[in-house]
Amino acid sequence: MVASMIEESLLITYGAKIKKYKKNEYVFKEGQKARYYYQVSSGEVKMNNFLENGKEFVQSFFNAPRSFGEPPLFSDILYPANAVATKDSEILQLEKTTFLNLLRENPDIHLKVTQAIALRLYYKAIMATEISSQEPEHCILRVLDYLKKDVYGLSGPFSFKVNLTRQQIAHLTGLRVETVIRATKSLEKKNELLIKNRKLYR
Amino acid sequence: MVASMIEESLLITYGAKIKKYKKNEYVFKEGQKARYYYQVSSGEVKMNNFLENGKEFVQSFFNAPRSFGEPPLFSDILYPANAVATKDSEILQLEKTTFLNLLRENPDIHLKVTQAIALRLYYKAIMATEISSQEPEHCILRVLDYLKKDVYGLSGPFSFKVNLTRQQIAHLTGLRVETVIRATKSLEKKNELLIKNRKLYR
DNA sequence: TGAATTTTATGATTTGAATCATAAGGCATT
DNA sequence: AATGCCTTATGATTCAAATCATAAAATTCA
Repeated sequence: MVASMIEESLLITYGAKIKKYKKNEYVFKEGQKARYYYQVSSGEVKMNNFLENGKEFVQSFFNAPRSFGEPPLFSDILYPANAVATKDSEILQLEKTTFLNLLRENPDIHLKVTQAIALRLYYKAIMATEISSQEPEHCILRVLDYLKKDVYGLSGPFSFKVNLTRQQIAHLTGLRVETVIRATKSLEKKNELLIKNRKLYR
Repeated sequence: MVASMIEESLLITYGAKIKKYKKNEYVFKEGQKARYYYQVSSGEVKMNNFLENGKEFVQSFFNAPRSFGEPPLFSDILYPANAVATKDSEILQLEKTTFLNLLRENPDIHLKVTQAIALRLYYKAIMATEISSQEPEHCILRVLDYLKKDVYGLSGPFSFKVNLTRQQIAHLTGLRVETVIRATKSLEKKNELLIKNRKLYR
């Protein structure tokens, strides 16, 4: 179910370079022009925004072998968010024009890229609905279910060990930590979540 | 700036049919499997969800010549929202497999489709941030600016006559009508909006 | 190992959008 | 022209999440 992205060897063939990023280092920033196609080789990247009030909103996390930041490569738009390494990471980067050539010359890969973007749009559509719904518990379950099913391909009850802190869930949902803590407890009571020494299972 | 979609003549060549929908008629419903590629020929379609409490959330409006509902054609996912004609409309529909063939045989068009999806993802990312921000005024301005710039390609101040009711804006932002009414008035005072006999200009 | 930071936790208070109530102005339909 | 529906409008009230405060547990890291 994880949209497997472009083979690293193929990217290298086309001249992609592996860049190393330290934890908390920026890959790109909101408002910049897109110059490269990025694909996580190791580590983890998050895309985020900082709101007026200084609060962080996390669009999504990206692990190997997922790509990120493609949309502005296709349209004449600027990055709508920052990309930051959340761990020491290695990221493949390929020049925009070379990337577009790669797609032109490899229709199957183009289709995979489209698939990956389509899946992210699907996720965003769901999250927009949930965030607008003003129902914290439901909203949290949706993020977790999305990760469980669409990202990690799991299905059994409580088979998904959530590797996110309450704070990270808060950033993904636009809620506050305290609200997430209280909501997850309430969800445990309702048997929607399992909490085993502080870790969430869904 | 409006991503021009696939030429109608080409779609017809590939066997697309024009279907007529009455106002308020459903094109597809949440949870269904995707069977067709859809492109508005005339009229207007909206995609929406109904929340637990019966409230409507509108993902987006689609006018000619925009396509909608593609993401589930690429992945093994179900429609995350309903598609409803908001006016009497004519909509081109093309079988999923034929559509995918069309893309394979026409790389330039595949690229255009990818562009259109990428642009929608960009919009969703921005809206998710805004909706999460809990700042109604800012959120409203963002929807309007998106429509003004990215959909209609306008740029002068107050050059965009907003053809949405306060209620429609509410549905797009997840706010309540009363909040939108109060927020737009406040925005007029701050010179961010113009209100000329009840119509909004941005 | 110990210090510093982050995470989880919980209670009290505030706040602002939702909700409720009501009404007038527009618009479409007959 | 009359009817009814939708939109805009505004004030009063409610309510739930944000905020504030505080602290213990866990993790990171020097």
